[in-house]
Amino acid sequence: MTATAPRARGEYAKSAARRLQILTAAVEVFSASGFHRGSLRDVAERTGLSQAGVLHHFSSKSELVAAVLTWRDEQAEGRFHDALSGVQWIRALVDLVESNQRESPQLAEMYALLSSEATSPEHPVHEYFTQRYVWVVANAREALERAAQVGHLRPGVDPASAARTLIALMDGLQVQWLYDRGGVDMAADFHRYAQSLFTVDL
Amino acid sequence: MTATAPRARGEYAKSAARRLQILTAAVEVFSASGFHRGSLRDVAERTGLSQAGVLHHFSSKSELVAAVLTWRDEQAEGRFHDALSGVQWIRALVDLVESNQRESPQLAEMYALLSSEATSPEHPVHEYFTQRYVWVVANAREALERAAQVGHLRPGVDPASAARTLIALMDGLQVQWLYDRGGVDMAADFHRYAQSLFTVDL
DNA sequence: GTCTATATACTGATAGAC
DNA sequence: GTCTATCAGTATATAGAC
Repeated sequence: MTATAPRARGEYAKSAARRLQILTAAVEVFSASGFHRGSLRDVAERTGLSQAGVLHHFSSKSELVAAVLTWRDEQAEGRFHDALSGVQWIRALVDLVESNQRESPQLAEMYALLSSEATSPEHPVHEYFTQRYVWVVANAREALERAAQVGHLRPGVDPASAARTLIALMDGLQVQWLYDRGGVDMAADFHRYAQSLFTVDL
Repeated sequence: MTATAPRARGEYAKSAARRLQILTAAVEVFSASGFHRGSLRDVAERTGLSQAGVLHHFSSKSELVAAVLTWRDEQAEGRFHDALSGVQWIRALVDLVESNQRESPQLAEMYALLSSEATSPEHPVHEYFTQRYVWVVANAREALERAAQVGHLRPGVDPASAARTLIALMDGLQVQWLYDRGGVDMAADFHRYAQSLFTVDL
């Protein structure tokens, strides 16, 4: 990505388009096989390139998987805003689970696989997931605390514990869904638990 | 394992002891690296054998990982009995989470990693986990239904959904714990959710 | 920007000596 | 029961032609 010399606009666009093709193929590969088992050759074949061709755009496999996750985050961006009330933030989380299941199951699948794989400290995206869990759990806790301040949290609910539980539920339901895509309705179960935390309708 | 000729008792014991050594080493390797990235050479080194030596006792890597899971199940056996009441069954599940975290975190770690890895249908223990989720969710649901029959389930709790949620929580909390072993108390969060399902103390 | 060819490193599994 | 030696397969990454 780090351009070293000026180029015509057309060349950038062409390169960017190719990078998007590779990222799309990488999601397919990593979602099915994870990082270690998913191969660059497999990504290359789906893109219509050679393996060396892929490495022209992403200098290593590790850089590719990191780019995929960053790209995913950019796509999900804008769904959560600081201006939202606590209840609205949790509703946005429920909506995210629903839309993941319906519109981009493959992306969610990749996320589920990589988040377990990357628990190993040597994994190339270990740091990414470490920070991501800190961030998302903290945001969920703050949303629950805001809800508590306006009396919308059910009495006895501990915001910190409920925040960890909400995120854990997202991950755990995803795994069960991967084993039985017909028999598990992630979004419904997640919504049911989230609703149980509040005194108002989500 | 399949003995073809009679042997002295001592030889069996020696072989069985060696197999246990290998299984213990395999848990270490698979818990840290998963199935695909964990290598037989690594297992062999920890056992003090050569890679070929390991394959004398387990004819393939797939057979080894299957044996590890079976071995784990035998260890956990006896914790759940059909005679238990619904509430007692759920309490046994909470106790299992507590003892996993305290006594055998490595075993739990391996389970968490493999259960995600094996969502891929080609994975050698895919069938094992498919059947395991069916079994464990069904048992949890039946326990909740028994509790409902004696009026111990909180009104409005759906046994099927709560059963999926309980098991999902076990898996999801485990992942968060692997990223932050100091900041997450799996057992406490799990207990808190489980307690919220009942009108009596767990 | 993409290719072919290749260097280098591991992998699981087998053959056969001891 | 354990070893050494080896095979065949696959992987990432690089070098250099076009």
